[in-house]
Amino acid sequence: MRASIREVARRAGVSVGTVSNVLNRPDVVAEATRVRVLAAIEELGFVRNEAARTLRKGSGRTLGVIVEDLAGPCAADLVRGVERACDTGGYDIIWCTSDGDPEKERRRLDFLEQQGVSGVIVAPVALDADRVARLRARDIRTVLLDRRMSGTTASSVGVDHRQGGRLATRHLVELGRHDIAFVTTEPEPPPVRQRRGGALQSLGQAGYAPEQVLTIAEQEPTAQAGQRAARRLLEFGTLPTGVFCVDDLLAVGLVNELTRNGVKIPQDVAVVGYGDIAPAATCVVPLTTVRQPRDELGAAAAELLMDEAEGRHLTLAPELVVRDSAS
Amino acid sequence: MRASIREVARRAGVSVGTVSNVLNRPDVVAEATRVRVLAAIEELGFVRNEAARTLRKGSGRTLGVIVEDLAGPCAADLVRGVERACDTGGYDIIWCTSDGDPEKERRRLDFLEQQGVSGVIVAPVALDADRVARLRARDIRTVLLDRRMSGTTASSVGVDHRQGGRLATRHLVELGRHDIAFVTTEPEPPPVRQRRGGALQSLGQAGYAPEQVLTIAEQEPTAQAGQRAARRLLEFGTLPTGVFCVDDLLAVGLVNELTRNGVKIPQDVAVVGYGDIAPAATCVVPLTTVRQPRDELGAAAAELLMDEAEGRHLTLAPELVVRDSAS
DNA sequence: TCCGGTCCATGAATCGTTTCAAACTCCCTA
DNA sequence: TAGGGAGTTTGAAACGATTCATGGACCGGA
Repeated sequence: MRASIREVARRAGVSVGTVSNVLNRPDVVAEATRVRVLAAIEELGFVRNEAARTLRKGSGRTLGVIVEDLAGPCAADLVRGVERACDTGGYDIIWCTSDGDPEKERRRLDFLEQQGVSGVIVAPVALDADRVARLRARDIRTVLLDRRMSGTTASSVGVDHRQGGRLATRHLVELGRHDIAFVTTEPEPPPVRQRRGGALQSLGQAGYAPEQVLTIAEQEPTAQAGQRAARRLLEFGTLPTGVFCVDDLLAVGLVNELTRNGVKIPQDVAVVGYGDIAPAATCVVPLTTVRQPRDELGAAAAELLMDEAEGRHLTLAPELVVRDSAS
Repeated sequence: MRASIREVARRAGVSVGTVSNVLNRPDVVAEATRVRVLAAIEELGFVRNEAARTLRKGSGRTLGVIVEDLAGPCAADLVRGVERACDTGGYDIIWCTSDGDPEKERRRLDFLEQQGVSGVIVAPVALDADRVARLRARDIRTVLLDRRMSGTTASSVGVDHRQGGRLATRHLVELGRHDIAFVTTEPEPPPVRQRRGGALQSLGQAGYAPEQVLTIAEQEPTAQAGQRAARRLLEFGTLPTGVFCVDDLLAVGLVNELTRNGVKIPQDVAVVGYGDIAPAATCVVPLTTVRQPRDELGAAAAELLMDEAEGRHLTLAPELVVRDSAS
C-alpha cells in the first residue's frame, strides 16, 4: 500500500503537520528536522496523495485543456507551448479532446470540474457564458482560444486573423497575380471568416473587385477537401494564377492534386496556405503560408491561468512564411 | 461555491448516504426518493467532487496514458481508440507526453500516481521493471505499447512488426523490383528493428542476399530526414527500383524529394512506407504502406486496464495498404 | 398478536492532506 | 526574575465523498 504522510511522520519522529510543512513551506522548518523528514520520505517512497490535497485545498495545481483534436497538426505547437509554460510554473496538465462535439465538450468540462483543476483552456465548440459563469462559481478560471466572449470573466488569447488574411493576399498581389481564388470551408468558423475577411479587404485596397474573386467552399479543412477543390478548379478550364487557402491542409491537398495534373507551382499557380503546420514545409512544393505562433499562444494561455488573471485578452501577430509555393 | 452532497441531501430531505446511493447504486433506492434526489442534483448543478471520491475509494475511474508525442501523426488513431473504449467503459483519461525524455516520463508517472489513476498505458522510454512494480504496489496496473517487459505484471499490446516488414518487402518483390533499398533510423528502436528484420527475412526467402540491400540510416523518423535520404540516393547515380522506409514520414519526405527531381513513382522507383499515418494517403503520390491498427491497439490497451487484467499480451496483425507509390 | 423477512434510509467513521491556533523552547532585555 | 519575541512544532479540525452496521416501516403467515 502507498505510504501516507502519517507514516512518514512516525518514521521521522515528528508530527504530520511538520511533514506537511516540509512539503509545502520548507522554509519554516528547522534544517535538521527537514533533513530527517526528507530521508523518511525517500526511504518509504512516499508520493503525495493529490486527491487528498485537492480535496483539502479546493483546487489543485493542475490545468485542463480542451481542444478539438489533439492529434491534428494544429495542436502540435500548442501542446508544446502549454507544456513548456506549465513545466516552468510547476503545474500539471490534463489534455482533453472535444472532437468538435458539444456533448463531448460538456462531458470534458464536467470531468475537469470533478478533477478540481484550477483553470481551463478551451477551444470552444458550444461553450457559452453560462458555463463560464458556472466554472467561475467553482473557482475555475477560463481562457478561450481564438475566440472572445463578452459579458464573462473569461480571458482569451488569439491570433489576429484579419491581419493574417491580409498578409496572405497582399503577398499574392505583390507577386502580380491578378486572377485570385479562395478556398474556404462552409460552415465557416469565426477565425476562418476573419481570415477571409482580411484577405478580401487587402484585395479591395489593391483595387480588386470582390466579384472578381472566385470562392470555393469545401465542407472540412482537410487535405482530401483540398484535393477536391483542385479538381473543381481544373474543371473550370482556366486556372486562377493565385490561390489563398484558409487552411494549410486544404493547401497541401490542392498543391498535391495540381502537381499531379502537371500544373507548375508557383509558375502557373501561386498558392498561399494558413497555419504553418508541419506538413506545409515538407509538401512536394514547400508551402508559403501564414505562421500562427501557436506555441506562444499556448504558453500565454497557460500563463494567464497560472497568474489567475481574468478578462484579459491577448492578440498575437501572425507572420508570412515565404516558401516555394508562392514566391 | 460548488454544491456538495450534503446540500443536495438537505434539499431533497434525505441523508447524505442516500444521495451517495443514488449516485452509485441507484437500484437500492426507492423510486420516489431517487427522483427527488435527482431533481435536487439538477437544481443545484451538483457535480461530484472526484478528489473526495478518489480519496475515499483509493483509486478513481481514470486511466493515464503516456506517449512520446501527442501531436504526432502516429498518436492520432491511438487517441481515438483509447477514447472510444474509455467512453463506453465510463472511464476518464489523462493524456501525457514524455517527449522521449526519461526524466519527463518519470515526472508524468509521478503525476499519474498522485492523481490516483487506476491504470496507465505507456509507450515506454526508460520505464523499467522496478517502476512497474512500484506502480503495482500502489494498485496501478500497467499496459505497455509495442514493447514487452518480462518479469513484471505489466500487460502489453503491440503490432507484429516482423510481419509488417515482411508484407512490405514481399510486395516489392512481387512487383518485380530487384534493386532494393531500406531507409531506417539510427539508433533503431526495437519496433523498427523488428520491421527491418522481417523485411530482410522476406527478402532472404525470395533469394536476395542481404549485402544486396542498400541501407540508409537517418537520425530521426521525420519528413526532413526522408528528404535527405532521397538526396543521398540521388547522389549514388543509379537509383534502386524499390525502397522500403521504416516510417511513413520518411517515405513522405522521400517521395516528395524524388518527385521534385523528376523521378517517376512508382515507374522508376516503388516506395513502401510504414504506419499509414494521415499524410500517407494525401501525399503527391499516395503512399503504399503497412497499416497498423492503432485505434484497435489503443482500445485493446484501455480494455485490458478496465478489466484489471495483468500479464496479458496482445499482438495485432498489420495489413498492407496498396496505393499508387508501389503498385 | 407476534415473528421473520424484505426493503429503505440513516449517520458516524473513514480516506490523506492542509491549515492554524496554541504551545513549547530559547534567548534577550528590562 | 519576569516578560516578550522569534523560531519551531504540535495536533485537531476541516475538505466531500463512500461504506456499513443499525434500525425503522411494512407485509404476510402462523
